[in-house]
Formats: sequence, structure tokens, C-alpha cells
Amino acid sequence: MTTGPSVNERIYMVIRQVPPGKVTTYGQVSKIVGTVSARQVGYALAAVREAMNVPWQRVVNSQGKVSLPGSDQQHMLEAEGVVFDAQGRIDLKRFGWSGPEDAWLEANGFDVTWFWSR
DNA sequence: CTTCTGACGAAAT
DNA sequence: CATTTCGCCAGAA
Repeated sequence: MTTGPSVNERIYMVIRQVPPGKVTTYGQVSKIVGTVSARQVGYALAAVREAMNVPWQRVVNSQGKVSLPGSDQQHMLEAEGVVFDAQGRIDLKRFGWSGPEDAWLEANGFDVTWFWSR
């Protein structure tokens, strides 16, 4: 039997696909990975360390707000070109990530069904 | 081994 | 709009 990537590793794989200047949400990542809840994505991000090369700052909540008030998350995103409004929210229509390509999903063992039902 | 705790989201109330 | 409920990974003590 094959021991594939752990749940957290799968979550990191997806987040690493988010390009600079774009953001994704916990809910979006959970749907792409397919087998995890948004909460588990939060758990995974909490375990991220600098050496993992995971662009954790590009993951915001469904309201378009940063998850870590008081951190440099907002500044890091602004440095990539992401704009925040007066309420500290990001316009997901403009900066939201479209998601990985079907080819990437299939090449990495992810299910593409989430894409069909969007 | 057990218990605790953390970067969320959607629906119901 | 505020609050509650459930979902159930991984590391530390």
C-alpha cells in the first residue's frame, strides 16, 4: 500500500500554486484538496514553518480579511500588489486566485470535481 | 497512552 | 447583524 502525502502536505502543495499578487481562501483550498474542512486548512497553516516555502500570507478568510491581525501579512500582500479597502478587506473578485489548472490537479493526484461544480 | 489547542466556513437560530 | 454547532489534523506536554 502506498503512503501518500499527509493531509497537511497536500494542503501546502495547493497553496504553493497561488501566484504573487493573488490570494486564496481557506474554503477554496479545502474544496481543492477535497477531503479536508476549512478548519483543517487553518490547522495546517498554523503548523507552517518558514523553511517549508509555503506562501501562507496569500491565504485569507472568506470575508477577504487577513487571518493574522497584527502580523505583517497585510504588508506582505500589499508589497505584491494586493489592495485592501478601508475596512481591511481584499476584493476577491479582483485578487482572488482562479485555482490550479486541471492538468496540475490530475498530475498531482487531486480530484477535479470541485472545478465542475463551481 | 491522554488531553489540549490552533491561521476557518456554512448553515441554522 | 451576533451566536452556536459541527467538521476531526498534528504537535506539544
